[in-house]
Amino acid sequence: MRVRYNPMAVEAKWRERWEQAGVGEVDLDQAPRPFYNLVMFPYPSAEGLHIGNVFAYTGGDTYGRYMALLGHDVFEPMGFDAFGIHSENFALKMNVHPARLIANNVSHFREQLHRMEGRFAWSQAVDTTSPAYYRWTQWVFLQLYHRGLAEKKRAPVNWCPSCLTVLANEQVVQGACERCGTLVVTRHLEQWFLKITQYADRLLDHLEEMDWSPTIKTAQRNWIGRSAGLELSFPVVGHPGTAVAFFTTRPDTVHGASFVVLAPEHPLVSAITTDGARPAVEAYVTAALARRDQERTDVNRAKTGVDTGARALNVATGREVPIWVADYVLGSYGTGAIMAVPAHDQRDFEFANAFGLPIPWVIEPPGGVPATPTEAYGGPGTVIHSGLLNGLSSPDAREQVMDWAEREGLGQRRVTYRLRDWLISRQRYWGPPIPMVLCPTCGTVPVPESELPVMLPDVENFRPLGTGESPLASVSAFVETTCPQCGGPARRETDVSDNFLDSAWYYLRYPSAEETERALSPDRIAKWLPVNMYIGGHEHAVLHLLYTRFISMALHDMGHLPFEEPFRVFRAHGTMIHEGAKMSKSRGNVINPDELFDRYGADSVRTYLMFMGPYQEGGDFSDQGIQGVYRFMHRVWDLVDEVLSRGVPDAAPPAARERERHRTIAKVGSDYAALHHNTAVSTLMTYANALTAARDTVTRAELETLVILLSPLAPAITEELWERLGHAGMLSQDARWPTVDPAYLVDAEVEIAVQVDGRVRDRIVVAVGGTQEQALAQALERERVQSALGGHAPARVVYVPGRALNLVAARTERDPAANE
RNA sequence: GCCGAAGUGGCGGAAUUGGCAGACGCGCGCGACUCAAAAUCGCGUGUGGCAACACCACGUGCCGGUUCGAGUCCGGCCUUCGGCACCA
Repeated sequence: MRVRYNPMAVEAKWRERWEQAGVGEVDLDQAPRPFYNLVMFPYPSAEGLHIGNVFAYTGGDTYGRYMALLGHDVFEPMGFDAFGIHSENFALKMNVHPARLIANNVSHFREQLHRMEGRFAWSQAVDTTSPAYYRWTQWVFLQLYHRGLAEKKRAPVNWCPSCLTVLANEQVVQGACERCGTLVVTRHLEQWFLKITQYADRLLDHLEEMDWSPTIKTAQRNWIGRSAGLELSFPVVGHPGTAVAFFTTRPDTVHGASFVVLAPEHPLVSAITTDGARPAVEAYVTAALARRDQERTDVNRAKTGVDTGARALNVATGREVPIWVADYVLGSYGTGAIMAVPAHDQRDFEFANAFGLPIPWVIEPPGGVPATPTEAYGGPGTVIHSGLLNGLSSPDAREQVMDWAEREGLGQRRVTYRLRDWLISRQRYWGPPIPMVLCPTCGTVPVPESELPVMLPDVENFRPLGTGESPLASVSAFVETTCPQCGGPARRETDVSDNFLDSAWYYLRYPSAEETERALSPDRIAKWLPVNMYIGGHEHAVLHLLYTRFISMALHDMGHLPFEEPFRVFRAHGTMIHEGAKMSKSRGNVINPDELFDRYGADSVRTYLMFMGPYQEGGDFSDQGIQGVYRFMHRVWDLVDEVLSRGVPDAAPPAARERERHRTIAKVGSDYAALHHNTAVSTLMTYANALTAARDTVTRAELETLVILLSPLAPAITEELWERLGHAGMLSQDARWPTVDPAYLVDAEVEIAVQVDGRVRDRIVVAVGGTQEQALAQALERERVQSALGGHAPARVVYVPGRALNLVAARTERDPAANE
């Protein structure tokens, strides 16, 4: 009796069975072969699971299911990153309390994540907004505080006028708020920072050895922006004891420093400005500080600046040089001052040209100093006009100047970074309150761990105030407290923490999710971490992925973790596009996964998403393309169904087919392991086509191989076919990846190309392991080869076993035969 | 401007260490089934020289090079995407 493939019925049946059997759950304490397979958890939006989420999770899940078939105890947890500005902004827009909104979203997400057949360990799910979770987020903050890695300090910070809160540097993209696109402004506020800069070197150095997608490593290197050089001071003339310190990566050009530039916010500006210059300088500084960062740091803007009238002594040349104020020098980098070397720095060159300042050349480029320079020369060369340094190469001079400066006590070698400390205060409602108390007598006092969590109060008005304070500041029941140290009246910190802090440690919590008395179980940590495979999007290259590494290192240094780097392997998945463009509501090309599940079933959706293109590059979703995969599922079903209807032979397959079976197992396995899911699908299609062509003699071993190999992509249909093939246990629990017999991977004979002068002229079948002579003799018997040779004997023969035989007829200059 | 990734049929994309370019799928064409259509199945499908076969030439962004042989390696460009950017 034939049965038709009904994806809805099959998938509904197995979803239920899997849930009952707890497929996906592992014994976290006993599992003999632990494998932690992690995919970045979602932010549960109101729109529901995005097709991009389905794409990302299917890739990770396919990998996890493959690992499980290999016999690993795969732990694949899932959770919800539900705190943060994004959720809160949406709640404000809908005018619904975020707590209620999020609860709905989370339950919708859970449903969809079940629908997509993820093999998740739901018992360990986390929700960052639950007090049972954020209690420990606060605990993490306190650990950092006790370690001296959390500090409240006054600093110029990025303020988003639309989100009404400060942001971390990482959350400002080209001068605009990452969330809403509004241009940020600089405010001077007292805020909580986490000292990630203390880990800059380690964060950078470890990258070398890490097995991560190269794009992510590069992005992190760029972001950390390490540069090594010299910090040097020039004394200010007429101000004994005062010197301008600056950082330079080109100490070899110090003789060419013909002026000094201070940033407008530099503290020395007003102290050294001469009376005559003061009005102009003050006007300039005021105007510069009022300018938006976005505008001020625009590369294309013409250089502006004012002479302070003061002079500095170039300690290398002994000459006095003018000190200018200009806004192309940033107050936030290095010391906020530079020595300007206009001949060898394009920015200084432009500035010197604009204001008629001298441009002395001290490095001679390989082609000589140009007669009329139109731009600065920043490359290496020979040092000139620099006294004792003359004639040295610029790298040698660089070292000598640094040695000299250190010896003379004029400066020291220094390393600077682009990376800034991580600002985690948010003047918002929807996050974990920062667990600190401000006491008039004791100052800033941490909340004792025993009093955690500091509960986020349920308030009606969660709207941000815009005063620089969180909405919590107006909740007196929350604010008013007693000092944990002296017992006197005190106020709570009212800012909440950045939601990237929530996600900076969630992967540590999963294995210990049920722990109520501590954040982490050391045994579980030791057993499951670091994560074996982590998959996520490129967009988190310098946010989540950098913060996470920092938190992990810090917790390691405090003795909470036995490792520094949390993710052994990280792979970034690509981005899905549709109709040639990124999906967006305004474009109207958004794909709704629920509709696809309803029309084709999750098995086909999963398999198509993986077939669409290379997982790590993404792909273009085609409405027609998915039909092809849907047809493929039907073909697989019909093949098994047809053979079942007349009885499945247990005989061994013929040798040629057995060879193909083993090759398919090997190829699909290596593809899954490398996340090359697209080629795994095409190999499976080829195999299914071959079995269909041989349907009359197809055997049990072949059908079961096809079913198991396909199961990581299409779990339900394969589970059903497995059952129909007579197995009592579930494929996803009991089945094992079939073993490959390497003997089958080599043929006795192989067809190779016969080339004449590099052009394929014929093909011959030769014995594997045969000699060049044998192959040549065979090839020369062929008419086509003879005619291509044009009657000549080959002048040279190149034989690549198993690949090609190339006969060189043409006499080339290098060919000794040509010299006859 | 600097750094990184990538350019292959009408389309998505395959192709160990340099060794038969275009697997697999979509689309398209022809055929079978059908009163007809849809669905399904079979065959064909890089371009040109022919309407077709045989055969030949050309063909992996562009120019040049190395090699018996280059999608793959080297040099110089062009384009697209991503990261960084008055960071001294």
